[in-house]
Amino acid sequence: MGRAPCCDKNGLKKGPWTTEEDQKLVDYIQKHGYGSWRTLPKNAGLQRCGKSCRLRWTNYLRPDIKRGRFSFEEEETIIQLHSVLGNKWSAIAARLPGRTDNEIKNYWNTHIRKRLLRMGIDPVTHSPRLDLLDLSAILNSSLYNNSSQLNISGWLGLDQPLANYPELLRLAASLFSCQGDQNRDFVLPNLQENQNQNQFPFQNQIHELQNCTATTACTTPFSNIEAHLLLDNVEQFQANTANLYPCQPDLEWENAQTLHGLASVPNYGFYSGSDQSSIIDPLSYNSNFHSSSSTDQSLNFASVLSTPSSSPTPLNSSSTYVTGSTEDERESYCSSNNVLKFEIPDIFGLNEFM
DNA sequence: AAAGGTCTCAACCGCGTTCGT
DNA sequence: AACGAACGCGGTTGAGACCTT
Repeated sequence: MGRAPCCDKNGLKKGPWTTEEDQKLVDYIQKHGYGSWRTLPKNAGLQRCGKSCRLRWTNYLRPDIKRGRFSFEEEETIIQLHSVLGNKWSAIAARLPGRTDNEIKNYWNTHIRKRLLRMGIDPVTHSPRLDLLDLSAILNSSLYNNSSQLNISGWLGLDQPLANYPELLRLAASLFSCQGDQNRDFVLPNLQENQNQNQFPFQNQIHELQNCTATTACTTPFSNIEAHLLLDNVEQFQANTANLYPCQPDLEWENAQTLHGLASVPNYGFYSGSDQSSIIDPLSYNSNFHSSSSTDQSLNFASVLSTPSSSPTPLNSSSTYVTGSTEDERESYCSSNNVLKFEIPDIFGLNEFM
């Protein structure tokens, strides 16, 4: 026997709610409370399915709903929680007061996921994308062994110095962070090479970063953040000078960073606060999450694990995002596949990657 | 100005889980 | 224990807003 429909759909209205319907629902719930959604529409005088009423109430009409753009902290929280919980939107929403699972899900799919993809981070696993790591292997085995001062720009078929391609620099940072000193030695000389050609104002930082390799106090996470700092500055430089970067900077994102004393450091989910001692290695921040959030009781690991939802989906279990449903993602992964096919100059034709 | 493309997000759908009898 | 109803969740859709050419 088939499952009975949640309600009799005959004569029931679907689609966007009118203000009159909203008012009826709110009035009824204020008087009688919510629950018993099956009978609520009839009692409230609504030609709607109970399920539709519940959704309208929980996602839109509830008085404690916070509307408007997500704050910097909220975005960070979502990324961190998603790295632990996966697509458990209701569990994530439970830790973001005033936000609904639907809202968070939408925001993830339309903003955060794209941002992570652009950064070369797999939004499913929260790790640097494996396809990009393969490029790292190619670079190391095919090129690095021959020279430490390669002209990457020429090799990639670019008509401008590498520094004119911020996303390539991000890729470099990703590689750099993945394989530690090997890539640091590889990337830095080339950053410096391009810096000289372009009179970049970041020479000091590059030197500092380079010197870091000789100090025992320099850990990989530190280097990683430094690399991101440097690359973000390069990006800012590009945006402010030549307008070569085709994407509009996310002003709210930038403002939020300023507000939080992060200067222009792109916070890729690797900070949990303004204290740099809590920097999380992006390559291991899943496992470090509990310790990184010690100052925020609402985000401690125990609370995350005590989610009321059912057993968490394995973080890499979903193929939804890997196969990609949006143009943006398809492009991104398509580019990655091309990388593996050694068609690098074509993909850097370059709009797909930027 | 307008046509086409892209993005956003409210709402829907189907399924698994929980609850009540 | 078994069954059906209700609930809650995650994935998907589509209308309208916005952007680009």
